[in-house]
Amino acid sequence: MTRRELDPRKERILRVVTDDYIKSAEPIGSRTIARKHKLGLSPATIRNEMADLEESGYLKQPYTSAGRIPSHRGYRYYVNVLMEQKELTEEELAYIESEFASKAFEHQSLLHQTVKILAQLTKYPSLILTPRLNEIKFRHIQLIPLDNTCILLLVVTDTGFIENKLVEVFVPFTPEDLNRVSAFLNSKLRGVSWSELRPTLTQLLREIRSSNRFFGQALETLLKVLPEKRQERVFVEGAINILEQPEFRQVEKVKPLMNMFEEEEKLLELMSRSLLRRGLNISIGEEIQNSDINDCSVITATYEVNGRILGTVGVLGPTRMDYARVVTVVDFVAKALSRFLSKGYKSQ
Amino acid sequence: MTRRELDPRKERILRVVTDDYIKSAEPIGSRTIARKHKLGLSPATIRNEMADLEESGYLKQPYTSAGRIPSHRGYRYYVNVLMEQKELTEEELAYIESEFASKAFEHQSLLHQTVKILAQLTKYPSLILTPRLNEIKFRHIQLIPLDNTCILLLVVTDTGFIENKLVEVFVPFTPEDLNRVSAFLNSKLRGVSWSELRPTLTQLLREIRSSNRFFGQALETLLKVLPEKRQERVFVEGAINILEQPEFRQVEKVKPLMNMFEEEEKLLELMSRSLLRRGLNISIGEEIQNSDINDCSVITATYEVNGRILGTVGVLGPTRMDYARVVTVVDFVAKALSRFLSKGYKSQ
DNA sequence: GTTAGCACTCGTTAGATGAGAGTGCTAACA
DNA sequence: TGTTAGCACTCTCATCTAACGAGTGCTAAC
Repeated sequence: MTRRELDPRKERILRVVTDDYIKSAEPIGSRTIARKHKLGLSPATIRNEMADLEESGYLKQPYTSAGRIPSHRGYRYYVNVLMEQKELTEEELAYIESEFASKAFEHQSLLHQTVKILAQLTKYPSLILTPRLNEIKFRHIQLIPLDNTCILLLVVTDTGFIENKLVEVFVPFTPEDLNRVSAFLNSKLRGVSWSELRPTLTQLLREIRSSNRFFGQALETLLKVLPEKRQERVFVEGAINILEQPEFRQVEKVKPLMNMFEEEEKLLELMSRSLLRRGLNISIGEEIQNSDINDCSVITATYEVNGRILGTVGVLGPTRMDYARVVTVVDFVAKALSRFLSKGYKSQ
Repeated sequence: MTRRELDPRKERILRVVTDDYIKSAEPIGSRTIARKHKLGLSPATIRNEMADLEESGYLKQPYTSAGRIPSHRGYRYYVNVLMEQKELTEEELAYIESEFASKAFEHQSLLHQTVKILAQLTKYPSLILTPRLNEIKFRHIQLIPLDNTCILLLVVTDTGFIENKLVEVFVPFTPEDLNRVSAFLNSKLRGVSWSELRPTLTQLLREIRSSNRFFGQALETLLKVLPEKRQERVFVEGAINILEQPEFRQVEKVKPLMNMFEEEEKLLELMSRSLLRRGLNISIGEEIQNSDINDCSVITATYEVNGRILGTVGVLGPTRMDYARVVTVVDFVAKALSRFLSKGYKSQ
């Protein structure tokens, strides 16, 4: 959308209507505007301007002779042009920092912590898409003996995520065997991405099977044990926050959202879309392109490690969302997450 | 409560009222009972019996001249004496099995999966208390070098849980150093419980500091890095399911619950109480002893590994809960969780 | 271009009303 | 003595109506 396509007075009125509606969830009329905001205009004048704004699609009326509320187009203009950033308070900054710090030792918990923080600060349902795979590479792999038949398979990715898995084997082995296998796997797999993994392993297996029976068996077990396809996930936190919003007072209105939160497939689709562009992403109303949810907006931001986009995190709320605040929060939290994920991980 | 303190006809009526009310959420009157259930009694007789049941506290009326609903005492009698177990269907059994199996490689995910399954099957909010510490012992500890300054600290507990933590160190080390430290720690810490950990480490440090500077440094780092107190947690899933219940139609009624779900402290208290007794635990209404939630019941069951109670898992719903079904589900799921947690773990 | 005035619209609220479900009580019945 | 029919009474809920008021568009005056 081009910037500044409205004259200053119309902009002022659109801003006032939007700001007020975001606060009160009530349609707002010309009289109220004239009274509350000293624009130096009479209700009648404001009425004329509002009629214009409605005609050009920035405002709408819930019904004849009610006040005006912003249309999706109005919100879009507000977000692109009119909105003023709201700074976070010292306390909020400190809160974010300390909440992150308390989980900083484990990347998976950081992701959970992120949505918790977002839900807490915004009071909207918050979502995070876990790191996608296409780019994730092996950095370290290790087999650790737990007892005679049980081995812990540990994988560290180059983005610092740690995965572990228990493996039961029925071939006798010594710790030294495992170390040799670990070393072997490390030498062969480091830098290989998740999607190349299975092909690489089968290839290796073919080369080696005859020459080294033990390694061959290890590879076979590995192939059996590794999931066909490691799936991205979406974590949701604070879904019930949506009940705080007046537009979801009737339980009926909440159902479609509830259903969506139950279906991870849909959440994946929703969140994946905003992976394409680095940084903030705001989808208003039908821009979400999801027929399940109406009159909602999604604000997300990508998070990254060493400049590589891993996933995306954000909140979902009614179109009458406090954009100014949420944009600030989501942006900051996503950056904080990126920072904590990168911690201790020099570019390799 | 003593068993069978009501005569059979009163029992029959109490059962009918409770069963019907659990299904319909509507107070049920004498005429309806006479019509729907062929007890061979006229409405007037039933009316008399119901008046008796009300007087002795098993039934109550929402208001004069409405039908009757069970009181907490009535529910208690129903649960203790009248209720008939409902078996799970083949599909449900298969569903539980496959959902567990898909996460069986990682204990932490098993816990998450458990609440998901419960929420799915019962349509009530589901909670799980993560394993408590007093009994958890170290089984294996290992330091793994990731790069020059970054070490992965891996801890396996004797109950099969795996914890990992990234540690940054500024003292140069070789992989062999780490192996020696690992071996040393293993020899000293195996079998030590979490609560004895810090004392043990400080003791070791005192003994060793002068004789072996390198181990001393390692111990110091470890002490710095280990959390003061590893906290039990409560995971919640399907909180929004509560909206399906008619008694939570008005959003106002949901608020107290919502607030409770936000405060992990309270959930911990709620869930910890049922750790005391092995197996199923049913708390009805004020038996929950929590002023934040009214007219709710909690059904939990403990889960264990090798006969040791680790935590507890269950659901929270309105007192008008489908006890028969939920009891069966919670019981089965808790046992399934125990089974999967124990898998691959021979008694050591 | 702005403003005051006015008739009109439409959702919300407060009573009023009637139907319906259910009760307790009394008296008759087996 | 336990059971049942009858009946007056109670209380909720859904429906309807009327008054209200916030807000509008339009017209005419400033």
